[in-house]
Amino acid sequence: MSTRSDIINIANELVLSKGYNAFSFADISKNLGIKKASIHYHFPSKTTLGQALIAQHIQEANVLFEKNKNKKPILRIQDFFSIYESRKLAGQVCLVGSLATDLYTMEQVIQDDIKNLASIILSGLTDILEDGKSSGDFQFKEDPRTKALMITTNLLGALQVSRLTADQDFYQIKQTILENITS
Amino acid sequence: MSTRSDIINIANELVLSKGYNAFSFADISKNLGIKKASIHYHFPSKTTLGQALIAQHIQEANVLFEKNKNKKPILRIQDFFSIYESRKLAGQVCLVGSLATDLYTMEQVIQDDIKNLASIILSGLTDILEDGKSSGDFQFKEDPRTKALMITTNLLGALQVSRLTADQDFYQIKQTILENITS
DNA sequence: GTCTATATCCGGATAGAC
DNA sequence: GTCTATCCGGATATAGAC
Repeated sequence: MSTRSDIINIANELVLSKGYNAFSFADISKNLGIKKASIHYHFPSKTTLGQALIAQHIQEANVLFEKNKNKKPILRIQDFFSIYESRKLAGQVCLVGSLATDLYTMEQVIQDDIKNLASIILSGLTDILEDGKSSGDFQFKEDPRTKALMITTNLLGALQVSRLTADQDFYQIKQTILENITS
Repeated sequence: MSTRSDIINIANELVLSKGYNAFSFADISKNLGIKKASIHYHFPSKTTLGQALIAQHIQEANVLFEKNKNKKPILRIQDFFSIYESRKLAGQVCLVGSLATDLYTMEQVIQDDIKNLASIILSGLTDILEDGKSSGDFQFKEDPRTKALMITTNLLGALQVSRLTADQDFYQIKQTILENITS
């Protein structure tokens, strides 16, 4: 689309594959075919690029949670899971996990942004679980926020651990979560 | 004890706090009071230091799983959980999670080592769960390896996510796991 | 075993021409 | 909006004296 969005998309790919501290303006430069200095025209610093990247994830999360508010809880949670599944297919981890391990190496503004993203994801999933429990579509005994914590940490961890054990373990975990709340 | 082990311990602290790519020989130098070049006498490269660090975790994991093989499953799993709890108290994440996000930036030998560590942790926890299920101390319907996957990803994710949401969320997750298998 | 000194490379960032 | 050229700091790593 625009150079600006191209930069964000490449940065996104790199952060989810290799981590925030391992990706450089030179990497983006090679992938995009413009010089390092040109990237600074769009993003004065690595921090501002990182913030734009997180902002895009926040935007996408809000769209995801809003777009099918009236659909059935099972559909909404499958949509949520499909995000993680597409990360797995690309060999990537999720942004929250990637940035959480590097958190204390980043500037405060970016730390705040990533906390904000985590909070949006957690409360969006909490809502889905709450609705599903009320409607009888989901069964679980924990309170919805706690259950949302269990599920997000499972998925986030599954993306990371399955890099080390076996790709199939990711799908095993995803399947087990679903079975546990729908049986 | 020895300079060598001092270096490993400081590196350990730094990797668990800031990540592998964010820590440097200069950081260790400052903390330990010897010059950068002296560190290279003990570890020719960052990779060899990383390998020694992982080897220490493997050693500790083996000790943990061996030392109380004859104790009750509930005690053994509490011992396992206490490792993660001490990480939380120090504001750290677990090594497997920290290195998994950076995995594809590291040399192959180190990737192999970390996979080995993950496998040891997973099978050690699987054994505990298997024994606990047989003895009737634990109740869960998944097969033991799958349950071990669910629990390790919960704990690993809890250390990361609770940096962003609230420290208390870590303990909430830990408690919920325990209640779910012992009720 | 630790030091000083240095090599080499790569990171983010800026100035100014086009 | 992209380029060339350059700066500066920090990274891993090596050589050789003590």
